[in-house]
Amino acid sequence: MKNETFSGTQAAKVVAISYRQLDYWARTDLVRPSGTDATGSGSRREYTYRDLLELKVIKNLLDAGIKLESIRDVFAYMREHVDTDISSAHLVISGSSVVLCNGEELIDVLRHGQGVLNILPMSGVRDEIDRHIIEMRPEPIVLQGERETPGSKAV
Amino acid sequence: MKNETFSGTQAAKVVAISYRQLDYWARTDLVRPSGTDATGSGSRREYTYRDLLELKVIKNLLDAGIKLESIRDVFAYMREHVDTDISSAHLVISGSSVVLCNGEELIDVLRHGQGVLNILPMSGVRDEIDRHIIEMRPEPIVLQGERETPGSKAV
DNA sequence: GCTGGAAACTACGCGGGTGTAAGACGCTAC
DNA sequence: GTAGCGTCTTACACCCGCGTAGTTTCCAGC
Repeated sequence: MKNETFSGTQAAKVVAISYRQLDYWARTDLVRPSGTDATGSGSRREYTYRDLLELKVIKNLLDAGIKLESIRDVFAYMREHVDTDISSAHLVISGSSVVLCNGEELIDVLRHGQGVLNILPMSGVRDEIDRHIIEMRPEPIVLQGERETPGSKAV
Repeated sequence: MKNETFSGTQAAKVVAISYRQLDYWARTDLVRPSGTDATGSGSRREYTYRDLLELKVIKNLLDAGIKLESIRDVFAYMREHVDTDISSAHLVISGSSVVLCNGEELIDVLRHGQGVLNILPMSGVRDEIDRHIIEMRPEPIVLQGERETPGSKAV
């Protein structure tokens, strides 16, 4: 599963965004495909599973009413400060700083927080993506002793 | 303090927004002055203290990265569903629903929340406004046994 | 080589939100 | 009545984000 990639169109579909949004976000450096970037008309972008997680986070934040401009700031911060896997328990955004918290830490943050907090539980993000990847795939062909992995280039 | 009102320019200053923003929000029905609305060029809007609280909430949410469009939805919802004073403990926005929570309720919401939450502690909002009202006033004249209230029309 | 499909690219338009500046108006003091 | 001040109104511009549609390019199959 680690090396599988998704085309731009597939990624947009899995994450439930328009291709236009995906393209715009890639062109404006919010999330560029970390597999292969576009090199011109007719070329192919290759998004990794991790890219999909990021895209889904963005989608969820947008749906929650957060401005894309703010999401850019959040991602910039995370790229500099947050090393761990973004699928940890809760993503907590306070101003332009971001932390990843488990349940107890989250309660602390709440007790001491002063401004507006944006809290995104990450637990469902991976599940959502996996579900859409499965939906996207044709009926799987049962191979001898091996199942095809989602997003395989054979799609 | 209940009947004091503020002009549009004063309100914008107290809340730390541009007059353009205030005007746009009034014209597009986000927060119209509940004292006196504008009736044409040269007329005077009169914002109440409660209007100022609402304006400040909007400002804080904008600063936290929430889209104005979403804030509109939030306010529409609150006007329909939330009767209590908006200066209660925490304003919790989940999708387009809004609840007001004290500390323990907030922890419950967190434990059971599924999507992105936006949480605005209201405790500082009133303080912030009061501070700016005081800053706006000229040096108070000590009257016999009575201090002038903030925002008095005599300003 | 040709065709068809997929995908990136380009262009234009629209709505939302806001900055800037000038004009119009109301009110008060002289 | 006039001047000055404060305030609302109007106009224009700009940026952002994204929808729509056409163009260009790549690739696989025949």
